[in-house]
Amino acid sequence: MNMPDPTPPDPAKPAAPSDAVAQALSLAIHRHRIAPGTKLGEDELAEIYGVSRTVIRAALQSLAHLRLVDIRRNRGAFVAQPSRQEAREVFEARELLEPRTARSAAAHAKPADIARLKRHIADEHAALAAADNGRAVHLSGLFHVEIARIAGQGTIAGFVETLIARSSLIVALYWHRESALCERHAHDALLRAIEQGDGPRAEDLMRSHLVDLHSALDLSHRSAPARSLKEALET
Amino acid sequence: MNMPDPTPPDPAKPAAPSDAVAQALSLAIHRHRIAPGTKLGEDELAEIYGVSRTVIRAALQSLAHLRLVDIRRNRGAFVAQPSRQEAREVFEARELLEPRTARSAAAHAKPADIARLKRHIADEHAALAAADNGRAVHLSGLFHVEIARIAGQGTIAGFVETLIARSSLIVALYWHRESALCERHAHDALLRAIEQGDGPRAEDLMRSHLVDLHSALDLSHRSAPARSLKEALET
DNA sequence: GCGCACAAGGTTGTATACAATCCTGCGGCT
DNA sequence: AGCCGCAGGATTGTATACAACCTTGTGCGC
Repeated sequence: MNMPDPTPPDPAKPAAPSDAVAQALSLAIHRHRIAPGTKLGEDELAEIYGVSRTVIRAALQSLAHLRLVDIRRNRGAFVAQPSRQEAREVFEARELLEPRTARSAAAHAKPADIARLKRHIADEHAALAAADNGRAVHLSGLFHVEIARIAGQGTIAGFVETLIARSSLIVALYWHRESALCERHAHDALLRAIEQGDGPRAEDLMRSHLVDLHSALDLSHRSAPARSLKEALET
Repeated sequence: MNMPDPTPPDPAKPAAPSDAVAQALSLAIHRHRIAPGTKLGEDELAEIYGVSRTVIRAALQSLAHLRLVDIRRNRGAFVAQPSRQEAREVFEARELLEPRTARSAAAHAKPADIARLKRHIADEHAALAAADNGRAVHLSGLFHVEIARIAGQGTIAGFVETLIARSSLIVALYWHRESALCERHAHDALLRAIEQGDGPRAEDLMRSHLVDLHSALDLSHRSAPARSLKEALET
């Protein structure tokens, strides 16, 4: 007699349309297909995705909670533009949380987890080779989220997820350095440490990786955002 | 010539109805006026607050993002019932974040902040004296949020806020020990350390305070939830 | 020419109506 | 008796209609 699983698999449950829209928008933002500051009109989105404004509003509210979009009452929703102060805060928070999750991930990682991380890194390399910068940034973020997930701390993983979502915007606004090579080696090294179960090393690598990223941001001037929307979303 | 404040006071801006509803519900949950597991029917709430279901749905979605309520597709919204595993995670996360914020708060606290904290503690004592346990738990949580705010790390403060919201549910479900006196002294001592700008001491006090709280939880059996709703909300 | 008041258009906020799904209770079958 | 299947009612999900607000452009007055 075993207790029933409180959350059974439910494999064939149709996902909510609002979640689908939110994920589509989220992806577009993460891949830098929509610039920070872009207005997300409700009618426009409703037309694009073929659903009613009700669904669009739910999706936008969801993204607003992740701080990916900024909803101003009676004004509309805009892709968020984190300030320099917010950018600092986000990276400080990451530097506080992620080294810990990396250590924990090294302790808990199962072979399947390692395999997934390896696939991620392969995808990253492919995106870099194709010079698809938006996709590379997106995958790089997913790598961090995956590590937090493996750490078995769902709560903290959720926080990391929102931090990385915002990091994507921050990179879009303030990234300066050209080479993303540092990332590549950093992620490789992290994976090795986790694979070997070397927690302290994973923690150190994560910390220095984040410091690298943080220092690669240019907080003195802001790049130009804003462009059309429908164009950015189709295909 | 001074830069305009990016977020001006806006004193006379009418708050969104959905936010008002969300806050009212949040308060009721925090004060343990609605038990975990209670169903929150949309029509019922719409009637109670005199708004349409549209507004209620927005409020519920907002609370769902804070993990205060659990929305199951086509089933409805229920006050969340964190599992023991989630309870552990929440307190582990708090033990990671809050000591840091306490130290930072000690470094940044201004006289006005100290005064606000003192008022909070006075309110707490009053609630305890009136044997209003729900209110005492709520105020105790606000004290922690206030400290995170003072630390000047809005991002982390936001995380702490959600963690404390969930802590309130966890306390409702798993609290065992009778005396809340520990809290009282702990908060007093924390305030003194912050007032004196003694960061390391504030950090230590916060850590041990959280460990105390964590160890006061009973993770072996769950208390009985569920009761009516309208009754719990009126007055 | 510059600035302000006001109207028109457009977008968001809210309410309501309809559709889809789930839960409950009853009836029949094994 | 116990279990399965099936309506009926109720609740949630989605779409649409209306109201409130903001934005923009025009024209008058200074």
